[in-house]
Amino acid sequence: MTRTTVSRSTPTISQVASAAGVSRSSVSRAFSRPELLGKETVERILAVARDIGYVPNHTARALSTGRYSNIALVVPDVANPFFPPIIEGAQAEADQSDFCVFLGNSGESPRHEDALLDRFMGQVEGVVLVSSRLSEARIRHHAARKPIVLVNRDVKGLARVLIDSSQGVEQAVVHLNELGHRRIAYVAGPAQSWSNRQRRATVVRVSKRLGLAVTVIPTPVPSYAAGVAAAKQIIKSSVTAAVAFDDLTAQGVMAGLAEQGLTVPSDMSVIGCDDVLGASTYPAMTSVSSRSAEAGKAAVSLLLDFLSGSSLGDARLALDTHLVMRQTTLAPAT
Amino acid sequence: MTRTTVSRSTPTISQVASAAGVSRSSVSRAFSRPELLGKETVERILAVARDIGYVPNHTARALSTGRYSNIALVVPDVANPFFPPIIEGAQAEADQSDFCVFLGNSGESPRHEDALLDRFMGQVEGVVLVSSRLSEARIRHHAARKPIVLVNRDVKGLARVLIDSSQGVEQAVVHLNELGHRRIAYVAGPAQSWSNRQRRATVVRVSKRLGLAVTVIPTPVPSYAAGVAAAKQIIKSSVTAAVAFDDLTAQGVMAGLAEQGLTVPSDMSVIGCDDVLGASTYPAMTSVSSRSAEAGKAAVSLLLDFLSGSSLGDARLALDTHLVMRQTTLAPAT
DNA sequence: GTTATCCGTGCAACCGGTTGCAGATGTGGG
DNA sequence: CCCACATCTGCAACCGGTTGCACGGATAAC
Repeated sequence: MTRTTVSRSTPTISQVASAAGVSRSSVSRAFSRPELLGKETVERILAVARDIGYVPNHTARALSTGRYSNIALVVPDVANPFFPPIIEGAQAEADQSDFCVFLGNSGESPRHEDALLDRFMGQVEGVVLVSSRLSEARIRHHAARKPIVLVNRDVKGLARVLIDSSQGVEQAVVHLNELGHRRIAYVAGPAQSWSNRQRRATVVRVSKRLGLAVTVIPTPVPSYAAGVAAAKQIIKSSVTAAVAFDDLTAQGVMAGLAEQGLTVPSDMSVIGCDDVLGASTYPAMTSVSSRSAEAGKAAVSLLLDFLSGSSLGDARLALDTHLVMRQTTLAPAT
Repeated sequence: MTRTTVSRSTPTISQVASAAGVSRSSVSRAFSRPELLGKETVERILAVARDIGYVPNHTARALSTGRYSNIALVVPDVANPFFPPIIEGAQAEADQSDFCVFLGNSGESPRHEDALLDRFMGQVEGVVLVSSRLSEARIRHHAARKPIVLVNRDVKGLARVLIDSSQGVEQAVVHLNELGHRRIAYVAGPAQSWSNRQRRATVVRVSKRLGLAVTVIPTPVPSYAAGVAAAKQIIKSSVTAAVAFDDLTAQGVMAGLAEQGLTVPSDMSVIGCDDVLGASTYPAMTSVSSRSAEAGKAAVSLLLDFLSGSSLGDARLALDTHLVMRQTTLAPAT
């Protein structure tokens, strides 16, 4: 078990103590509560520590204080472009407070999500659960052990930040109406998804208000392929515009339409949601922006606030959205 | 500082011990080395533990053993679609060994990358550095404290896994040649990037061998916008096909060409690299697949092997790539 | 000059596990 | 029947910090 040591011996607090001629407590205080020590004592200790190359052992500190300075962030699928911005936002906020973040990738599996949480629980102060696939009961179970903030999941009594697409989707429908569209389609996402229910309801509600006819096209799971398949039904339903559950589906719709000889936006307008592909496609897609990075940031901020004792822990933060107009919408032909 | 406690008292090993009528050591062994204990003793302890809801404290264990079962994974930018697959692969491999992974997002900043590493070092057994923006000296500095595996960075003496695009890019050029293209362009990436140098060299080398004329179009930073800008030069250089440094740039090129009234693939063939957008665009893009997930997986695997004492730690693993043909290439018009 | 107060530091217990060593018990061989 | 040996379990020290408490000296108040 030699493990090819490189010189991997970290100096401990005791070594600093004896080198500086003080007790271990003083060294500890020099780092964590210097105001309790004499000014020059602190300086001397710090100097010695620097010489030796001492750096406080995070783990030991965590063990005795219970302050881990770690949080866990669990997402269903890192590779789904919806999540990276959330991760990025969360990271940035954690960095501000010198917190480290564990990332968990549940692979859309509740069982795996559970396992990850169990593994993390022992070394974090709190958890951010993004689009959790867990049952409400399991979420509550975990929330009983550590502070949890939910993103895109609405469980009463728990802290949560929700991306509220209703405004953005409303703008989308209004936009289509103003362009002159009278019959539109909504290409739905997963039936049990909170976001999907909200988006669908908004499309229907606003359309009704404006007197537009709406066709809902169901989709088992949101994906490029689902979008391609949906395109045929879109054509059949003789609408002139479509709003899709997410950008990936929208992109699939565009491909499917093209296969049938229709081009976007001249023959059909298409609007996506989440704005994750946005500027990286051609034609650049009009989409409802989700501000996901802010959601991640807000979630961590909420968690950290709670840990430092301020907030109450059952906050419900709704982030608004808006339509980003690009090049996939146009007035209907004729 | 009441912190609204929820009942957040984790049972300790001592509680299990007294509840089961054994010593703390036995409880410890029941979990970590059950073969040292009598069969029914283990069962009894485990049963009691389950009742009480005991779960070994990760941190305490790490402190006394030095085995943290944590690794750090640092990437330049989570939101860049090239990285999530790597993260995913790394995660999956770590999961297999019950390792937790800290994720660090350096934001392309070497200073930040340094800071993250310092913060992680105290609680991980090793580090995977993806496309590190650090100087070689800094990397070596960190490598002296903990085992490090590099991804997409070639530093002698350190373990590294490299995505070797030469084969895939060669296939791309050969493919274009077979379609009948005689003049092609390479839209370059960052000059200092190892990947870019390799890709560019391959395009030039293979073109020369096949007798194709090659125009290299420089780009400050790879992005959609850079691709759009490059499109004009592509047209000016009267080539019939272009290979781009990455998919994002390729997508920009396609948009730029469209702005000028050219459509892909009938007027111009375009090939991307990394295959991150691949199937989610229209037309579906022909691209050189990077197998990034495997790179992440391999890096963690290498690290874990090293930690368990087997490998030597200066491995150099090159992952090959291949062309994925989709719909953005065609024989040149006339 | 004596006593109350404050400041700076050290002692020792503690966080929750792990592990080398030794003692207790039981089994088989001579 | 006794001894050697294997098996199971407990004792106590240790991992590297933190922190309540007490103590000694200096300063201020009287």
